[in-house]
Amino acid sequence: MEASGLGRDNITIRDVALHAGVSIATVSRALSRNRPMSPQLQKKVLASVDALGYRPNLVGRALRQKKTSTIGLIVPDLENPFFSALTQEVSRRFSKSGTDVLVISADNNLELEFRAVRSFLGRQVDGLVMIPCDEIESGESVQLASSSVSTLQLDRFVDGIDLSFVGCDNTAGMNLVINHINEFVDENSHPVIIIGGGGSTSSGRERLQELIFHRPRSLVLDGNFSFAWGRQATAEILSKDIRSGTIVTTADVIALGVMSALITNGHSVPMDFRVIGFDDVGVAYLANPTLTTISQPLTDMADSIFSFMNTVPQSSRIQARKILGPKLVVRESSPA
Amino acid sequence: MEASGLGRDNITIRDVALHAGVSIATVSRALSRNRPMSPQLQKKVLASVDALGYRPNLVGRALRQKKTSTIGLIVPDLENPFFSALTQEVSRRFSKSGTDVLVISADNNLELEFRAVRSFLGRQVDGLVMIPCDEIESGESVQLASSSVSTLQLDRFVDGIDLSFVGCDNTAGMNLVINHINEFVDENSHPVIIIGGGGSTSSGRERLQELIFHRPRSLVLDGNFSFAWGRQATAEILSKDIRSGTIVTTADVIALGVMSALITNGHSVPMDFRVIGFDDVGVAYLANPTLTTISQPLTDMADSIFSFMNTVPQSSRIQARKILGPKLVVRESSPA
DNA sequence: ATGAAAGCGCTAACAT
DNA sequence: ATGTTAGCGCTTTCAT
Repeated sequence: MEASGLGRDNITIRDVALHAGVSIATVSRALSRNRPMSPQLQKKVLASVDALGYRPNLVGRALRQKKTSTIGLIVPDLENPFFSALTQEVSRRFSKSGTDVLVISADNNLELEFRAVRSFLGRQVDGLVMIPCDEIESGESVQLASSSVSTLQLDRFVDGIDLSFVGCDNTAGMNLVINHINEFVDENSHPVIIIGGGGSTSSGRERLQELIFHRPRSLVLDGNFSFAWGRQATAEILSKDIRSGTIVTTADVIALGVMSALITNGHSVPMDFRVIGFDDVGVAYLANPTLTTISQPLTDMADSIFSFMNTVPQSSRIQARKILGPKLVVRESSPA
Repeated sequence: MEASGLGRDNITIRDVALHAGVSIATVSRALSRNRPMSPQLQKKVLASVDALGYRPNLVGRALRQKKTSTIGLIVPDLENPFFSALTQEVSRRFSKSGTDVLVISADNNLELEFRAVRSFLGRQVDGLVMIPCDEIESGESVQLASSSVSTLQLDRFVDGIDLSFVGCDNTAGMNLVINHINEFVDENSHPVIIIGGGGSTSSGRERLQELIFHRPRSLVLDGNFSFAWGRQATAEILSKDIRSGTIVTTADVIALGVMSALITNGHSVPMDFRVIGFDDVGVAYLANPTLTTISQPLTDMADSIFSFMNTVPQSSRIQARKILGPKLVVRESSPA
C-alpha cells in the first residue's frame, strides 16, 4: 500500500536526472527552455519531469540565483476597501510576469510595519512596495527597506525621503471636487464643511490642504480614515445645529460613515446635506444614496508600479514620481 | 564616500564570524539562543551582529531546515470584505508566532487558484490554508495541495475530499435567522423571500438548503456572492409586483445590494421589506439602515486554523472539522 | 564549549 | 551539446 502523499520526500532535480538518465545540469537546462540543447533530449527530460510530477524547489533556486521572483507589498490595513482593491490590482499585474506578490498588512501599526519590512528583507524579496502608515513615523521602515532592496512608495509617501513614488494627483482630484461644487452647489444654502482624515499620511494631508486652500473659512474636522470617524464628525456637526451643507471628505470610508450618521438622524442626502468622497471604492456605488467621489486610477497605478520595478536600476538613487490623474464620478449624494 | 546602501552585497553569517573572530557555527548557535554556549562568547557574537547590522538570509535557512516559517493562504476574492477581514485575522494570529502568512487572491478563477497552489508548493510553505473557489471544481487544486503539504480548508470545503476544515455552522446560523423571523415577523404581511448566492460553494449551499428546508414554499432566487446580484435579484422581485416581504440572503454583500436597490426604488426597509444578511462584515453596521445579520466568529476561526496547523501531524490522514457557532446580530433592517 | 565540514536543491561556470 | 563541479547562506552532525 502506497503511503499517503503527505510527508513523502519531495522529488528533486536529481530524481529526474536519474529517471531520464542524464545529468542534473541537463535537467536544469531543459527546464530553463532557453539554452542550447538537443530538442529530443529536452523532450525526454520533460517527459521524466511529467512522469515524476517534479516541481522545482523555488527555495533552492532562489538561493542560487539570488532572486526569489517575489516582491513584498506592505499595506496599512487590508480591511480598508481601497487598499484591498489596490492589493488585488497589483497582484494581478505582477502575476502576469510570474512574480508573486507577498502581502502583509501592518494593521495601522508602526511596529508591525517595521517587522514586515524586516521579514521581507530576510526573505530576500526582489522588491518592496510600501504604502506607509505614517508620513513621518514610517521613515525608519522605509529607510531600512530602501537601503537593502529596490523600494517603491505607493499612494502615500514619507516626508523628506528621496524615494520613488506612484500615486494619484490628490490636488487635482480635490480641484475636480471644487469645480463640481462651484458649478452645482448653492453655497448659501449648502456651505462647505470639510471632514479630513489620515492627517498623518501624505494623501490625507494633500487632499485636506487643497480643500482648505479653496475654502479657507469652512468648518474643518480632522480625524482618521475610518467609518467610525465619519460618524463621529457628523455628530459634532449636528451638535452645532448645522442642518444643511456640502460635506467634503478625504476618503470614501469617511463619507460612508457620514451618510450613515446623517440618515440615521433623519437628515436627507442630498437634499439637506450633500456628501462627497474620495477613492471610489466598490461600496461607493451601492451606498444609499450612491456616493459622488473621486475615482483613483488603480490599474494605472499597478501598471506604473510594475514598470518602475522593472526599470529603475537597483543601484541608482534616481528618484522618480508618477502622479496619475483621477476622475470625478458624480452620483446621487451630490448630483449635478 | 560610502556607496549607496542599495545593491551592496549583503552581510552574511561569514562576515559576522570574521568580525567576531569565531566560526560560523558559533554565530549560528549564538543566534539560535537555545543551545549550549558560553554567555560571554554569545554576547560578543551578538555585538558583532549588531555592529554589522546582520540579518539572516531566510532563504538559506529555509533550504537547510526544510522549513520556511511561512504558510500560504489562498482566498477567492480579496475585495469581498468578509475574506479581507478573515485574511487580516489569520495573519494576525500567525504573526504572533513568527510565521508569515503569504496571501494570494484567486480572483474567483479556478486556473489562478491552481497556479497559486503550485506557486506556494514551489516556495515550500509549511502549510496551506485554502478557501476554495468552488465546491466541486476546486477539487484538483485542493488535492494537489494536500498531497504535498499540510493543508486546511477554511470557510468552505470541497465536496468528497477527506481534509480538515474550519468554518462556521451555517445551518445553526440560518436557524437563528428562522427563529428571529418566527418571533418577530408577521409572515402574512411579510412572506419570506430567499436570495441565495455562491451556489457552487459549500457555505452558500448549506445556508440556502437550510432556508429552503424551513420555508419550502418561499420564492428562491440563486446567484453569486456579490452586490450586483443582490440588486439584480431585487429587480426581479419587484418586477413580480411583490411589494413587501422578508428578504433573507446568504451573504451581507448580497443583502447590501438588495437594500440599495429597494431604497433606490422607493421601498422602505424595514417597513416594506425586511432584509437579513450573513457574515457581519464591517459595512453591515453602517449601511442605511444597518443590517441584521449572522456574525461569524472570525477570531475563533483564525485561532482554530492556527492550532490545527500546529497540531495535526503532517503525515496523518486524520481529518478533523471545527465548526464554530455564529451569532445573530439584530439591527435596523429587521428589528425585534 | 567550539570548530570543521557536509549538504539542503538548484544554476552557472567551466570542462569536455 | 552534455557532464562535472563549485557554491548560494545557512544549520547541524560530528569531531575535538
